[in-house]
Amino acid sequence: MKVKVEPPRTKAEADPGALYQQIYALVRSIPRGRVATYGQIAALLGKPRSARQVGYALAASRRQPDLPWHRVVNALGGISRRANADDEQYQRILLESEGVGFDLQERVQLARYQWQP
DNA sequence: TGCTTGACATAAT
DNA sequence: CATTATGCCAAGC
Repeated sequence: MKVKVEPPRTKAEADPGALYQQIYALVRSIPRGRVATYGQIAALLGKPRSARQVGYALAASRRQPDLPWHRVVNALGGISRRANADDEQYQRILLESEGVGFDLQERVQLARYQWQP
């Protein structure tokens, strides 16, 4: 059967090897039940000051099928504000369904769940 | 081409 | 704890 292939929407998606592609590869390697922070992803790519691009990359790439975007949270273990408030709740539900617990301040206990590559 | 806006992080105030 | 400033780099106008 033929799979529908969408044309690239952004330069980054069209350019393999670009920063975004590296981000996607890394995010895909986060195991179930664990989380990583935006800054951590950036740091692992050798760009400790580019955490912003990580978030931007995820927002710009909903067309990456097997991308566990929900396993990426901010430095405090919280879910970052989005345009869509529903997505924030959805992310939390996905994490909880993987066994990731939140504390009373709505934050993931990074000490327990943060991914250690 | 230049300016503004972001799923961020960190330091300073 | 909140507010501000700065670095980062891509997207969109």
